[in-house]
Parts: sequence; structure tokens; C-alpha cells
Amino acid sequence: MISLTEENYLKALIYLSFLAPGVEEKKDVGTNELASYLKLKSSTVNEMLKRLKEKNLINHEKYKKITLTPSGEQNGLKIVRKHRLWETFLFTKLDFDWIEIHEVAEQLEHIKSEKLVGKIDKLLGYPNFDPHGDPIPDKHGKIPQRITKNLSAVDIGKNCIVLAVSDTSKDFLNYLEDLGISIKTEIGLIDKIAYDRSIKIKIKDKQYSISKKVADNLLVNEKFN
Amino acid sequence: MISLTEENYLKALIYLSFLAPGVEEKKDVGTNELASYLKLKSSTVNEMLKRLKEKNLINHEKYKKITLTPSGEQNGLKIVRKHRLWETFLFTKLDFDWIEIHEVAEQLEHIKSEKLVGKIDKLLGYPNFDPHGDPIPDKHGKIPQRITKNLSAVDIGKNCIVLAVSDTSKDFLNYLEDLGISIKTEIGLIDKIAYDRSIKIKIKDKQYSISKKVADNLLVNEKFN
DNA sequence: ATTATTAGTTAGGTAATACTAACTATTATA
DNA sequence: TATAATAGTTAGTATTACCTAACTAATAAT
Repeated sequence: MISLTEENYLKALIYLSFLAPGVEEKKDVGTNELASYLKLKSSTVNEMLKRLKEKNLINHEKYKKITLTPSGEQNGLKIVRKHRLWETFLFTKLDFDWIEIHEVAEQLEHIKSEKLVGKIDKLLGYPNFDPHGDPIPDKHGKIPQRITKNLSAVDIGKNCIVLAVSDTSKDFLNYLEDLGISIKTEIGLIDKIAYDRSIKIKIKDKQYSISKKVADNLLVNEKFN
Repeated sequence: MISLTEENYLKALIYLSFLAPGVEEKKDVGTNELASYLKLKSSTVNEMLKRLKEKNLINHEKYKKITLTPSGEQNGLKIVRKHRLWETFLFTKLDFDWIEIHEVAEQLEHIKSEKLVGKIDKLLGYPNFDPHGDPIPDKHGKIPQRITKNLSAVDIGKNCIVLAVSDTSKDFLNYLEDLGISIKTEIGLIDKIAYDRSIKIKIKDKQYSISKKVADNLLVNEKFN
């Protein structure tokens, strides 16, 4: 049996090693890194690492980095799955505000009932992404690929999050900086002007107009709304 | 802040002191009674009693009985409310079987979010009774009165639970025993025969016919179905 | 009224999860 | 390469929530 606390450690390890934004491939995690993420002292974490290793959930040698075992990863992904399904439930079925769902899902993710997860998944229509646009692992732990598209392909009225840029020239990046656009910036698509194919967008309630060329170079991830 | 364990003690005290079937008016609870209900040792319970008293949730003097303070009762009823709302949710919204809902609700009842409880309550249409027919305390802790009726007043197709008998003669009780009817027996109402006003019932998938006189003396509580 | 039984308490122990303070190993820098 | 900085570990402490064993108080039975 994995305790609630142990589950939180696994989730943190999953996050830091490959789920955090910007982490492309799996990376090993250090004790202090984990401690500071969990807002705990490294000695506390160190002790827990022994228990997790004992339970064959992580690999860890003294003074070395931490990696998840297949079992640890599987179990951690289950928590991530539950968290994101509950967030989706709260948002779409109970009209919770986008900002409130995380905290409640932090509690709900620890409810132990395979059947409940399955029923919630079904009720939601087996969603692949949560309201933040983050992928929901399936019951086997498989993570759906993000649907990344150009900003110019986003539908009018939708919001999206900037994931990457396909032009990395100084000029382009400077221009983005002036607009206040960087990774994770939320952009709302207001309108598409047929005449010159320019696009009207909204960033933090301020409107801008950008050309199709600029929009084509912004890779984004559509959000729920 | 009331811990999960403390919540379970409060819930148990609520149950033993006035919510358990057969308890008509509030009664004081003993340490051992509580311990055996919670399947714990009395020493363990004794220690917890100190903390609950410390937190002003119970009244307790050495070697004397335990009573809940208004705060303890209020807090305990909140847990009962959540438990029964979640059971109703699982049963009516997620098609859980009647038998499975308790265990999952035991976990869900500890989720801390006023808003979540309110939303679930609303989603369910502010029910007064859970699928077992037990009353759901409202947000102020008020407990709806059970709708107790004679078996003869139950609608065709409904199931109900025997709560009491209004005839306690030996003859009547013996007759009930022969039919396998006692307190908490579940009875399904199959049909009402207009001719002699007799009633066709089902007990554990076996059908019986009883007279109106018998049905009038059985007090029952309608269940969900 | 004495004694036996039942109810309740105390003392001391354990496991899980946190902490602080002091230590050691590893890595980076001058 | 010596040393400073960073990363990681160990030792000892606290709290919560459980336990067993041994005790005392209250109640029931003869």
C-alpha cells in the first residue's frame, strides 16, 4: 500500500523528471531539488527516499540522483491521471472556476477506487486533456501527445498557451518581447481578418493585431474555455 | 483544523449517541463502546478523547461518559452530510451499486471544500435522503425527519426497509418471523390486490402475499431504487 | 458489605512523517 | 589542486495515532 505522502513524492518525481514544462526527455532528480519542490527539508526527503527504495518505487544510491522504477512511474502516473480527471470534472460538471480546481483535485487525487476513476473518466467522455490543456494519462499510463498547432490555426474565441516558437531569430524574439509574449503566455484569439490574413489577439485583456507570418511561428496549445 | 482521524471519532460519536437505528433520544457514550465501534483499543480512544476535549469538541470527565459539545456535533454532522451526499452522488450519477457506495464515501467524506459539497448537493437536487433511506443533514446540521409510512402506503415497484412494528403481540411477531421479516429487512412492493386489499411483496427474491392488516402494522422507510 | 466483573486510565512502546543541527561527499572555481 | 560552495546524509527530536500490559475506579452479584 502506498501512503498519501508517498503518492505525493511519486507525483513530484514524475513532474520533475519528465512532466514539467520545458523538460523534453527524462532527467534524473536530486534530493534537494525534490525537497525544494515539495517545500520540505532535504533530510525529510532523504528518509522518505529510503522507504520508496525499500518499496521498489525508486532507484537511488547514496549521493546519487533519483530515478523512478517502472512501478514508481506507473503509480505516479495514476495519481497524475486522477488529478487531471478530477480537475476536468470540477471544471466541466460542477462549474468550478479554473483557478479553484487544482486545490480540490489535490485532495481528490488520493481517493482509492479504480471504479470511481473509471466512472468519472466515462462521465467526462474519456478526455485527453484537462482544463489547463495538460494531457491526461490513460489507465495504462500512456500520455496523449499535446495538440500543438500554429496560432493561426486556432479557432476564433478560443484561448491558447504559447509552447514554443518556430523562428528563433533575434528580431522575432524581440518583437515577441515587446508584445509581452513568451512561453506559457495565454493568448485569446479575437478575430481573423480575411483581407490581409492578420489576426487580432488578446493578451491579459489588451488587444493586439499580428500578421499571419508572426502567428505561423507561434506554436500553441489550445485550452478549454 | 480537525484531522481525518478526529473526524472519524466525531462521526462515530454522532452515530452512537443519536444516529444509530434504535436510538430514540441522545444517549451518552462510553469509552469502550466507542473503542469497539471503531475497532480500536480503549487506551487509544482514551488518548484521543483528551485531544478532542482539548479542542472543545467533546465533554469528558475521568471515568465518566462522553457527550459532544455543540461544536463537536456540528462538525460531526458535516461529515455525515458529506458521506451521505457522496453516497447519493455515486449511486445516482455514477451508477455505482448500492453495496459499493459506502466504502468510497468513507474516503470522499473527508475532502475539505465547502464549495464542493454545495455543488454536489445542488447537482443532486438537494436530496433529503441517501440511497439507504438515511436522512442527509443540511448545511446547518438539521436532520430531515424520516418519512415513515405503513407498508400498505408504499407505491408499487418501490423497495423499503422495515423500521418498526405497531403490533407487538406474540402472534404477530411469530408470523413475521416465519416470513423472515425483522427490523432492517428489505421489502419490495410487487402489487396491490384491489379485491381483498392484500399485498404482494418480495423478500430476498421470494414472493409472499400478506393481508392489509399485516401491512398496516409494518412501519417502513422508502428507499431509492 | 465484600468481592467479582466491567469500564476506564496510565505507562511505555512503535511506525510514519516531519523538523534542526551537524556532518560528509561531490562539484565548481580560483 | 586546494578550497569554497553545493548537494546529500546522519543523528536526534517531535507529533499523531496506534499498540500491549498493568493499573484503578465504578458497578453488579452474592
